[in-house]
Amino acid sequence: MADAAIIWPPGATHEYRWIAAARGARYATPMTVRTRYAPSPTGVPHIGNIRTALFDYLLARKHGGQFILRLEDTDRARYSPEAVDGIQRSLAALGLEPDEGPGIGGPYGPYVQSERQDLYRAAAARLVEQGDAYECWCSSARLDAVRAEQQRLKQPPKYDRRCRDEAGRAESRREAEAEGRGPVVRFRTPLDGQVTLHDAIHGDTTFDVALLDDFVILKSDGFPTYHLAYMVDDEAMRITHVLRGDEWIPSAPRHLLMYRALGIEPPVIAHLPLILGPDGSKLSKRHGATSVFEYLEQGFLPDALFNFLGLLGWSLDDKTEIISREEFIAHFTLERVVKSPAVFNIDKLTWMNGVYIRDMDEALLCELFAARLDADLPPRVPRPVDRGIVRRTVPLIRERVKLLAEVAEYSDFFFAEAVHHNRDELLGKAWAHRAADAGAALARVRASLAEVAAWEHAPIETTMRALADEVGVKAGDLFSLVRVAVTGRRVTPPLFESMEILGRERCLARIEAAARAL
RNA sequence: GGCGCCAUCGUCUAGAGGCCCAGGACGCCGCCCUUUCAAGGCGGAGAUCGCGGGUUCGAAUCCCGCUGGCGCUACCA
Repeated sequence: MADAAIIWPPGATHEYRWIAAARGARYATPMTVRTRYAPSPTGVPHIGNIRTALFDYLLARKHGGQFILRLEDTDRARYSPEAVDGIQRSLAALGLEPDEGPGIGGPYGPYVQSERQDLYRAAAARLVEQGDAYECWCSSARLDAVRAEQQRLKQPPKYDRRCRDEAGRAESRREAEAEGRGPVVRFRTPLDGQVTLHDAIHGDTTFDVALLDDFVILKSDGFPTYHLAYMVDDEAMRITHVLRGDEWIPSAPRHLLMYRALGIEPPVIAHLPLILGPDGSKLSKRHGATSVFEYLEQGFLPDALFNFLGLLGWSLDDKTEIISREEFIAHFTLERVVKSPAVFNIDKLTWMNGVYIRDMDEALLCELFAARLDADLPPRVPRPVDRGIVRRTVPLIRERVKLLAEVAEYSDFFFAEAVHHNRDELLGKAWAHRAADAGAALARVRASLAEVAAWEHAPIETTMRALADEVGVKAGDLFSLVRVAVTGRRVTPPLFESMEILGRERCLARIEAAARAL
């Protein structure tokens, strides 16, 4: 009898084997781990989704299995073609290359749900035939009314099961056909019993089936809902581990019932902790930047993002923060995924990005900086930006920059012919009340610098220090005056190295211009 | 409202009965280095392990209750 109490799984041995596998324990039957990232192309990929993709990727790589991309485009109303591209580009940007997927191919394609409708219809038909699902002809207007009434009565909103039995369905169908409406297919949820979810991260949770309603598995447009589509595909694609956000836990009991009705052995299921915004609620657009692209544009490095995201809900041990891709793959286990949600801490990401910038291969960093400068420097600067200068300045500014977006402000003066001098900034605190002295000092600096034999930072520094003594000012005060004169800024890379790169001509010209600006 | 998940410094986390009157990291505050800013070094503040009961010689770690936060509650995923 279909509606009798159900204890799932009947004999739990098999699930435990899979959980053991998920936890990295030894298991008797060798199996290939196959994970999938299955976003719906409705918008820009979100940081939380990418973190799920990352864990999917890590788990598959860890076990030498496959990481699959599948597009869940069953919601034709929210479908966005650009989103498809965004999904693939965001994965590529972080180096999470799927082994199978749309545009990649693979033995279990197609990897787009809209191209697999036969499978879902067949599954739905089978369920109807078995008596585990039925056609529902109720209008959405009626459904809304039912829901509204239930809410008014402070009852949990559930489908009232009008079409569950023959009589109601026939009546409902007559109305629908008169209005030219088609049916949906609903799952015939047992009226009571319980199901237990064995979650690789959360452990066991038992749900009361009586609280569930008869949910839709096939929509009136013929497309399946997530509940049907994902498991049909996971089964067909031999997915072994399902990783998804914690927000899916409430629908897990439905899925357990469905697996059973379809005769599918459930995969390992792991619900990942949510990523929260600063206010503690689920991360969303209103928290600001949530797409990987926004972070990339700001100048966060893919490797830093990878590292940071990998540590959102997982840790290697009690002290390791900087972890390479290879180490992540070698050590990742679901067992070490935490249960509690994590606030996305951009300050820490920023710090980490600085670490990656400082540790990066210099030639690579040069290219990054150069590309950034090509994009960010004012149009007056000829393109492509002088690679020779970039190469010489990289060692100076990589120590100072945490975001690629900051590169231009640290190095624009290297590329400009002249710089703008603001009188107050030039004088600063040290010279504020003696502009004339500052002018005189600049003149003497210019004269001395003209005499420096070799235009290198060491002799330049020696000369300037000596001059500070002669003039009777603190070296630091003189340097900061010259710094602003030469660079137009108060905060810059080391002065003498910068001057060396700038060349004598431009330095002298700028010092002269600065003196005039006083 | 119902159901569920979660609960260690502001934040990310370590911790699977004694090694913890709780460790690391970001951030914050000092000091050092120093031509600015960074980086780096050193040090500091910061958690009565949400609260209350148990169990135990002993609990952040086990059990129960409570509270709080969050999530779900669609022909969206």
